Amino acid sequence: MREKVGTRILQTTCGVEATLELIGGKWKGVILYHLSFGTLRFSELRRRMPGVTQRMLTRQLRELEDDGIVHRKVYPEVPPRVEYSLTPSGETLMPIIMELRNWGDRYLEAQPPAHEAQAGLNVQP
Amino acid sequence: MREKVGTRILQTTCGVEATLELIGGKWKGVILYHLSFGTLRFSELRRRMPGVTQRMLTRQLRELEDDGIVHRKVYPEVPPRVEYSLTPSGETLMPIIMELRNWGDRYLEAQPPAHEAQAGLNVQP
DNA sequence: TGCAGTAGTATCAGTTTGTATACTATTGAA
DNA sequence: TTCAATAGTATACAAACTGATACTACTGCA
Repeated sequence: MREKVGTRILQTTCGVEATLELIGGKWKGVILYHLSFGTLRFSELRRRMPGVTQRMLTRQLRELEDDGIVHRKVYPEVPPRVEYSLTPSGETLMPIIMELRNWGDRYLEAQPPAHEAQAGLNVQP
Repeated sequence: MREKVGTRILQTTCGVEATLELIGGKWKGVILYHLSFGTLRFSELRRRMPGVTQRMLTRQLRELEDDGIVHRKVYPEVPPRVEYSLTPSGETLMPIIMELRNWGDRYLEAQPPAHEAQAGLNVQP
């Protein structure tokens, strides 16, 4: 049975807050970044994000779908195939995602890389 | 005594993730938005954000300070006076904040305002 | 004398977010 | 026959985030 997530109703009238509620959190921005290059299957997305668990990825995708940012297409095959892509509304977020990425990359460059000891844990890029 | 927050070390090499870790969460984006118009005292900031508790505002400001995004200036007076402003690094975030706001405003406009019954709870803008 | 104002901190409770692990169905291939 | 592959769900738990409330120090003012 499908886990209940439910369409969210934003309880704010502040644009900054609203957008951050939609794309904030640990994974959503990264999901959108990967989808910006095109449609991806669930397993491909998962491979690109080594840190995320299956459950979290499912949940975050479901919320993005409920918010009209991501489109989910199920193929009735075995083994199952589900493809994720950006909706037109999701496409309009891309300038923001790319700016987040540019700013973050510059910020990380400026930081002394004192924490590269435990590599392999992280997503690249 | 000052609550320990500690300078964070980002555990990611992904720019999108890094930026969202710095400005994500329920309040930071809104704080930065208000500071974009200029220096504010703690109490002024609080008045502009009716939903936030004193404790949350303090904590979020402390994290922004630790991350080098916000500057905190204490005047040794009684009653105490503390002014918050953007650092140069924080200034470079402004294009992102404004885009978050524009996108969110458009998104909220497109949503049917079915939840305006409990007004007064929310921040404006 | 007692109260208001500022910028917090302390404590406790509740909610959300995130993790680990095990489990499902179905088909094709070894 | 047994295994791999896909896209999940179920359950239990830990950690992080957020909130309410009460408390502090110090001064000026009524």
